[in-house]
Amino acid sequence: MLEEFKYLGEELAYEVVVENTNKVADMVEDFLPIPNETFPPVIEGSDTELREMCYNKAKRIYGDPMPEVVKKRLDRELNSIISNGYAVMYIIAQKLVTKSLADGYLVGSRGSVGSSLAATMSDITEVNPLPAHYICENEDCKYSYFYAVGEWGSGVDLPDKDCPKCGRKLKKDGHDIPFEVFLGFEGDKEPDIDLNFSGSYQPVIHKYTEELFGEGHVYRAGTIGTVADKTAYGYAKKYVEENDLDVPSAEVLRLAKGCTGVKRTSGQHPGGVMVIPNYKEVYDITPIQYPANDVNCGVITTHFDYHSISGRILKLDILGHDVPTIIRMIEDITGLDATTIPLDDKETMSIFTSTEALGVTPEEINCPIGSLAIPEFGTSFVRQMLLDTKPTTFAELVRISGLSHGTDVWLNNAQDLVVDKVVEFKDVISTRDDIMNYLLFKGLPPKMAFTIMENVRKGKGLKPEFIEEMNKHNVPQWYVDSCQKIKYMFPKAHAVAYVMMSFRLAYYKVHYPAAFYATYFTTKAQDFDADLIVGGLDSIKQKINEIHELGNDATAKDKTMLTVLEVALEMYARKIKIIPVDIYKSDATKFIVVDDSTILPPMIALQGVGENAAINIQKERENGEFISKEDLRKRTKISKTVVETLSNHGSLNDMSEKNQLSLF
DNA sequence: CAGTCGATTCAGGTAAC
DNA sequence: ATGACGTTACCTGAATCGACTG
Ligand SMILES: Nc1nc2c(ncn2[C@H]2C[C@H](O)[C@@H](COP(=O)(O)OP(=O)(O)OP(=O)(O)O)O2)c(=O)[nH]1
Ligand SMILES: [Mg+2]
Ligand SMILES: [Zn+2]
Repeated sequence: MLEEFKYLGEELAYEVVVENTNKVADMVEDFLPIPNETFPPVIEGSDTELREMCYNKAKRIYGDPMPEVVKKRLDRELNSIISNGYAVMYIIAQKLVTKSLADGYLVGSRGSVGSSLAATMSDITEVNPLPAHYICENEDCKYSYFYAVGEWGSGVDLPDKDCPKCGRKLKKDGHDIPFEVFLGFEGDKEPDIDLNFSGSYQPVIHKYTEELFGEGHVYRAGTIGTVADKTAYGYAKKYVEENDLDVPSAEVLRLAKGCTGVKRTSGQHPGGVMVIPNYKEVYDITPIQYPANDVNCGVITTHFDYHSISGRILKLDILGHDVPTIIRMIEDITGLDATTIPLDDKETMSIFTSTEALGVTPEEINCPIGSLAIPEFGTSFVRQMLLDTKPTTFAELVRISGLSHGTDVWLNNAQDLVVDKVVEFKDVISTRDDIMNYLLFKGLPPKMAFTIMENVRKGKGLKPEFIEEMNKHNVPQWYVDSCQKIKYMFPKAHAVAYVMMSFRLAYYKVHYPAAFYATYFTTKAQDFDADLIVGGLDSIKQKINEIHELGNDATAKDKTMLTVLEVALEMYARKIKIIPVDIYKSDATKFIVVDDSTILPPMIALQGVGENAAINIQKERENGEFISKEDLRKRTKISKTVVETLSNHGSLNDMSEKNQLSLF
């Protein structure tokens, strides 16, 4: 630049180019685009409201006065929660859950909040983190017995017992989870509350959050989509092809590498809702925007992504999940309230190690155990783990849940330790909580134990000072190595919540098979090929083999199709069949249980029939029979491809092409 | 009636919990 | 057969269909 300004003369050029620019730079004051403080929402009286709500429920369950363990735990938690300003978060979450339940949609527990008894006592989670215990539900008795921390992995595994005071059968609960996993030792962790809502209900509850805090104070967190490896490679390859360049493949890779990481689009966070307190404006924190491809969907997102504004304002994670949808539907069909299902049912437990309870042989379903279609337990990886570990208790399922999520947790890590007999299955690291508990047991300072746990669960490995401290306290080498390998790890609370739900679904699978498959396929209707599956065992088996033969060439679509087919195979082996789609009787999107051995698929289950088409048919058939294919197409506005699909499947019987009347 | 344009659907890719 | 974290939802671009236009 000095060169450019040479015409001013050396001295003046230096002043203009170097000195003055610096002066201008110095005049600009430093300021942060996003302030570095926290702005929690304030709701008058939420501290006392939370305290009272928790005490009330605790007393209702455990009696008044509360047992010492309960009171101590609750007080310790509430003091930490309230002094760190998180009471509002609990109160809001509680309101959301209440609203959803009132509207008939069960809420699934999720995340680290299950580590908080206050959360259990304010209905935010159904996970009870107290140590294993018995409690008598008799109002006039309320006998309770608590085991020590560490004695039982889960209270539901306790042997059945009658109340020594009144004789009533005791309830068993308590999953033995430390509170600090959620909030840390000094409240310095930024926790969020995660909740699983039914996918179809998620928009409603997002709107409700806005009602609670007022318009202009609630926004969906935005995300930033970038050009990642595959897209970058696609760009580079297309560029080379379109320009007829003859370059080595290394050059294509080099070009691709240059494109990766470039911001491409904005997106919506799966469930993150950011709350702006009433004494602030959004613009104090972040610009806002519509989603990239739709200004009319009613959603406004933050322009900055969650990560860059986290820690400053409150975030609720209101996620959509299929399990609440499934439970809702299966309760409607069977009339059985899922929360009443015993979590120690022997038959249900047995499907995690055998097919017997399903009434089929391993050969028939091509799988030695019965966990297909059970969320997070049905993939071939987890099935193999179940075969290797043969769980018989709830607590073991929880450990398996922990071990089966995250890279280098089981394979290349815990599994080797068990196989090489370095440690037993019960001693390997299966959840975050294991790490903190063990390090505390070994005598590490609490803060350090917590920090190590947080680093390991995020896959950050161990810093030298951590290893030094661990060595000082005689933490064995295998433990240090194991921590170093872990890339991600569940909190126990999350594993417990998910196992509870999976176990309930397993119960339905054993005892209400038709309802189970109907609900399962309803959530997978998009990947369900009714035309193929009505063909029965033979056509299912054939397609499964075809996909297997594809090997590594199988696309993502083939893989999802395979999962559905495996379940369909099992369903047929259990003597339940699918009948053809019926344009008058089939629902648009739901599978209908006709009787114990027959399921009627929805119209959407035909490949090529979209949701709109299916809904239109369902609506229009109320206005009378379709007299011809032409009539069907005109009245429902479906395309001729859809009509053909229906016709080929046999859903239109002998319906004529044109209206008969038009012939005259 | 060919060509254009908007709407709709689907698969692949990405982000996030 | 292998090796394998599982699940959900959004965004883009290509493919397809059907309506409109000149
Ligand atoms: N399988 C799997 N589940 C995940 C993953 N990330 C998050 N989850 C599930 C388990 C978490 O407990 C739950 C909520 O995620 P969060 O990001 O809120 O983390 P979590 O609640 O565990 O900890 P937190 O106290 O919020 O920092 O979602 C993942 O990479 N794989
Ligand atoms: Mg969380
Ligand atoms: Zn009693």
